[in-house]
Amino acid sequence: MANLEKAFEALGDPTRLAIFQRIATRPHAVGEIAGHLPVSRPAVSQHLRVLKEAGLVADVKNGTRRVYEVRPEGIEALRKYFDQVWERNLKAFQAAADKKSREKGSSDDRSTGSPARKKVH
Amino acid sequence: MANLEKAFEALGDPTRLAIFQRIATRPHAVGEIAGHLPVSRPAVSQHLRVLKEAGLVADVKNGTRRVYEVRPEGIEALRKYFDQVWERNLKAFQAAADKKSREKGSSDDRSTGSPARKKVH
DNA sequence: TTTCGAGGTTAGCCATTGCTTACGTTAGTT
DNA sequence: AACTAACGTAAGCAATGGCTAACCTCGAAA
Repeated sequence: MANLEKAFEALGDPTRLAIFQRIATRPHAVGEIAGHLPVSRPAVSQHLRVLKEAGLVADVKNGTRRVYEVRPEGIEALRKYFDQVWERNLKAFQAAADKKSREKGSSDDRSTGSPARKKVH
Repeated sequence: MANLEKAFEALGDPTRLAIFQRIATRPHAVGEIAGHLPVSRPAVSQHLRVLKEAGLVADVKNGTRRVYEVRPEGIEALRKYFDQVWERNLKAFQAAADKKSREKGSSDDRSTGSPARKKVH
């Protein structure tokens, strides 16, 4: 889960997201990526390091070149996460569709210490 | 797709991700969220604005309070995206499993203008 | 109507971070 | 061995961005 945070931080930068998108279509070498972006090659290198440390990509040496490809495990983690969120909120919507009948205030955890809410009754 | 970028930028900040995670479990008011985080309430407000503009959450007014909840459409977009990436790379792996037989160099688009790669032959 | 609670907004500060330039490294090529 | 292509790394800089403090708005209670 701590890895999820790093994954989002990695994809949070527009340039890094663009790099990831490109790699997601097919494996790429560093120079190829830099050639299609308005930043220098070292910049791409640094971005790739972040993506790698987040577990989203992996590199394979091929001669003097380094080919980067997506790491399936990283994608799986994100996929599963949004599946969870989706399903959890799907239930919430079904439950909300059932409402109308009961309007019990439900335990309301408040941190500001304000007085208990009176029911609208 | 331009919205995807904003979504990732939104979830890229650790505090904002924490806020989103909390809302993802159940709808929350602003004060509740701030009470569980080491940041001030205005900070939470600003984060919520970003999440809202990214289409990830929506707010519902309830008296003087504002309850934030997840926006299904935003989740769906992210879910679909990773499904695509996953499936595309799944095929790539199956294709890689088939390899071994043919090792034609495949057209290699290079940007650095280096001489054409000689096949290892 | 006055008071209070909950939340959004702004200005400004400071830490983060993305980018470039320069350098070091490795592996092919001649 | 010398040369070169392809990367990674470090330092330094400028801009982005997150946080707080102070202020303003709105709705509900007294």
